[in-house]
Amino acid sequence: MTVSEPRRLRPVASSAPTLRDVAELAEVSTMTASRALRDDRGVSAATRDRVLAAAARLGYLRNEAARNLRLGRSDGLIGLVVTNLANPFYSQLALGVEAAVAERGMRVMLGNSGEDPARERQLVQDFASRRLDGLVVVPATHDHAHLSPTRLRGMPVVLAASPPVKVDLDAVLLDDFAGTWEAVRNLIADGHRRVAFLGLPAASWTGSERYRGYCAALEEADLPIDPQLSSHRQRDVETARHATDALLDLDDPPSAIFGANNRNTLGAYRAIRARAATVALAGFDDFEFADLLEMPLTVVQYDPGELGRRAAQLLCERIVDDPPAAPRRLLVPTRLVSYY
Amino acid sequence: MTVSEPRRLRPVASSAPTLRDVAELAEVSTMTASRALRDDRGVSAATRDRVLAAAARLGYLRNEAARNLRLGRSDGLIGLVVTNLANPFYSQLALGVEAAVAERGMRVMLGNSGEDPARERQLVQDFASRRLDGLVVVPATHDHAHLSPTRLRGMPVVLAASPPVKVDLDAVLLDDFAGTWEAVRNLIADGHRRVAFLGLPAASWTGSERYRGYCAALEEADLPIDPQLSSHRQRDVETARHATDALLDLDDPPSAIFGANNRNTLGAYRAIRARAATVALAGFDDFEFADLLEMPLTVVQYDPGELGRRAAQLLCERIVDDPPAAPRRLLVPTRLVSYY
DNA sequence: CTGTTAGCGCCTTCAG
DNA sequence: CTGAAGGCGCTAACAG
Repeated sequence: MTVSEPRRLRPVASSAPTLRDVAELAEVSTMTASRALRDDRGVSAATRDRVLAAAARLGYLRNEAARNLRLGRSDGLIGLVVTNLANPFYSQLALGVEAAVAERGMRVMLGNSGEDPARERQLVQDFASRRLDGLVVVPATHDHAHLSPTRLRGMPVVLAASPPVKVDLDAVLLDDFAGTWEAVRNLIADGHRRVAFLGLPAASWTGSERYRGYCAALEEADLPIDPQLSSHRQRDVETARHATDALLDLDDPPSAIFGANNRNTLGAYRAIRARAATVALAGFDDFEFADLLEMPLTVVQYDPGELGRRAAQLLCERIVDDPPAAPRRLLVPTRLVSYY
Repeated sequence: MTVSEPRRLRPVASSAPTLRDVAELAEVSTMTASRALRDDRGVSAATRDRVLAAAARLGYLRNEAARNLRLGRSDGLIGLVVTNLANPFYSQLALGVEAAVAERGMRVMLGNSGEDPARERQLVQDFASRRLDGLVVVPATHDHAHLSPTRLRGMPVVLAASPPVKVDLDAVLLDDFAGTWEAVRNLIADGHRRVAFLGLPAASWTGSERYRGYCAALEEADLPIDPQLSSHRQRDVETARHATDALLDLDDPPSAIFGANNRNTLGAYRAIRARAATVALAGFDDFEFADLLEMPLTVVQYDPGELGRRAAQLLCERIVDDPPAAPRRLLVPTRLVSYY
């Protein structure tokens, strides 16, 4: 036997198979292979099947970097920047975004700013560098200059959970005002004349809107807004508890308390339980196991995922409908739920 | 005045400025501009400053697609596939991954499989197409064939919260066995002779490991494993409550109950509270406001973020140290915490 | 229905 | 220290 003549072969593909490898195996041009793999029209069924079979045999995976470079865009990838993924509010929001864009065959790249403005800018810039199709951002601060479309090669941006400041952007917000208004109104309807408010820092949109809702409900009922009954400095459950103790120690204590978020509500609950006071309690934010508390509680409930879905929806409209209308603002509704 | 001769200009850059625009403005070659922007050595300080200034003035953003195509990799982007981001366990895990890779200047692309195997495969393939540097996957099923490195052009994969099946992959797992063992042992040390177990489907790794821990603790104390005291069919709080009722209705009821997850523990809590039974309660999974319950509770606590951080760490080692050692398996420890 | 040509923007290689 | 060529893998635009 003679040694068989070693045929001339391209060096063993040490790296991934390319479109060209697929085309060679299917005995067509790269163009035809490309069309077949994209399911573009104008390829005969027989040819297409040959290409698909070749691709499958080689385990071909399209190189998205090359594709994106050629197309000049990322083709279906959007970015999401949240402040704190460990907070269920934001993780559910993220899931809402994910679900909404997945329905359209798109994907999400996630960034967590940790409420650090510098990190947020870095993430946004990175996303812009990657030529993503758009961004949903939960901003960490009131400074939104870096989110202006002009700074981002026209990449559309939608804000979530916070309204735009000095820049024209779509935004999806929770209806903090109406939710609080409704809940406080409800307490007043139950006969309460002195309703206390455990609030959030007024500098935050959420904080000021919820306080505004509280004030509106009081004004509507011609009740005075007693500064002694509002407190805005609580940072956690424990400080909220202390604030509640102070309220209950007043000469003319409140007969009802509204907590502007679940930390405040829970702090109030503990103070009330500890002294077995008879005070009605309501608050913004539902929480798991709220029905386990040993006293009636009314909460302002909402779906954080809805914020994400709506934001994604607005963004997708901007991405396809070009050029789009003026900045829009969507309010996600809340509803009152009572646990006994 | 004569009409000034229109100089020949490149058409107005309707799209984003490129490296070439920066180079022209800085009056250097694209190569020098590239080096300066990458902070590569071999560029004089003066030249570099000129390039940086030009880039800043143009609002230049590097095109990562072009860069990635040239480099043949994504340069610092990893993928994360989780089953359900709405579950705090996975969102905290995701945050751990994010934090760990962010420390190394890397980024995460997130996918949510919704426990759908088809969607998981799709996500993994998409990530492979994008030439990500690696993947952390929380698998939705026991079928891990599509995660094999050979299927993924050698892209490294690390599993989280579930061990690999028929494929060699690194994995980071919670120490379900030891956590349960310790907790049940603790109940036995308190004098309990009949300890019930509200379990999970035995087909899941977590379910079987926790049950194994329960059995080990009983065996160690020479206590019999009474099948009447184990139940594995609870799907939610309500069914766990029914299962507990059944346990408490036995002729020889348990004096202590261990819930294999917080749904089971909570269902048991409700049943016990409802009939004011005197039964000790312990369970796997901490939960927020666990201290609000009106009876003593001991929980097996752990940090889901640690799973993510460790997984990211293993992955990063695989990405840089090439070729790496054999598959590794890491156990994340748990600790016992009592609430009174 | 299929193929050829050209180039997206960047960086590696090799010369000055 | 700086620059000139060339090509990564893909697809739009134009033939045939």
